[in-house]
Amino acid sequence: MDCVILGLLCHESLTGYEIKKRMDTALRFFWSASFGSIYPTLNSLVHDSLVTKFETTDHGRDKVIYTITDAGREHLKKWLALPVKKDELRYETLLKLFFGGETGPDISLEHIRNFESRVKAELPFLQEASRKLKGIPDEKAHRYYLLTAMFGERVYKAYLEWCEEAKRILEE
Amino acid sequence: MDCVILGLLCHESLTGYEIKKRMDTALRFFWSASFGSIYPTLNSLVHDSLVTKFETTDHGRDKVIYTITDAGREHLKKWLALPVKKDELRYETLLKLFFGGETGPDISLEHIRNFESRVKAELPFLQEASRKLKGIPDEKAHRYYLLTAMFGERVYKAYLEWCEEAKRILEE
DNA sequence: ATATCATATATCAGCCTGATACGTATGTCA
DNA sequence: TGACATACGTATCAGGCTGATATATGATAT
Repeated sequence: MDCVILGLLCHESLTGYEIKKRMDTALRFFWSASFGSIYPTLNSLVHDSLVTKFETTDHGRDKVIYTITDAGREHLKKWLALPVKKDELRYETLLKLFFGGETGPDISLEHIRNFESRVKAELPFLQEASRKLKGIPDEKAHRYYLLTAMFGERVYKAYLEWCEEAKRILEE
Repeated sequence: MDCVILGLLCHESLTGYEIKKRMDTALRFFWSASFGSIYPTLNSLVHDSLVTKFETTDHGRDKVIYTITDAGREHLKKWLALPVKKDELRYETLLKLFFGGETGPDISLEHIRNFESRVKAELPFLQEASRKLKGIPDEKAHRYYLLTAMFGERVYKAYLEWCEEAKRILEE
């Protein structure tokens, strides 16, 4: 989605590769995108004059740095003010659990334990992000980053509580 | 995804339209699919002999009823035992919030309030589902339905708690 | 009568994912 | 020094899915 890219470029000029990295770190909890959509989107953003490209060489490595334009900032702000179209949770774990009656509790318990492990592995990163952001209370943007980190923290904790309850139920 | 359809057909024979309805009710919290994927998937499942089709007329209306085969049940069971590939949360609300520094707190607060409304509207359905499923404790499959409903309940409650905290932070 | 809604199937442009390909720089182990 | 792995960086593409749209009938309400 082009507005995610504009959002990231609003703060700093980036290469396509760096945009992907931001998504895989700061946004990974609630958004993702592949190179197969990032590069073509960047081209179309350049075509629409919402970003400009600057080809350069850094330590012998060719790269393209993208910078947002005023029109791009305008476009982003309009989109930000628009109501949200879709919030989607798509959990294969829950899908397999829903059909758990076709297998037995053992397989379902294994899915729950795997889910629990993944959540437990992620949670410290969210807590660390919250902790850091609470330390710098004044930079305007940080407050918004904090909100999303707090969301992740709360939700992941709820996941873990559910895991305990679900395991208890399946173990009789 | 073909295994969702097999899972639904495992319990009862259905038309494509009814499959869609199940997804929009029982599964809507954690899974969704469009007609544009359901009908072609059903065709390919028939081609692979995982389901059979039966064309009929009901009250003068033509319809096609799909029934799972033994091979289909086998296929489903294998898939259910496989580890989960992807659990994905994709919340536009969090994305817009993350970039909230570009607008102002008013727009972000509006997104939070809208999110809160949607969650509050959904929660009663999950609670009602939990309540019903807890009442019939013996039918094997219900225990698994209950797990997913409980997940939704817990998560939605965590969402609402976060909404309160987020609003407090943005209102200073 | 007629409008609206639910049932029912189907197609399709356009977008996105996951995989793959290609190439450079840096760090590391032997 | 050479060999290998990892990070950086760009790019393409088959295949799958969404959201929109089209078509048609039965049921219900006004």
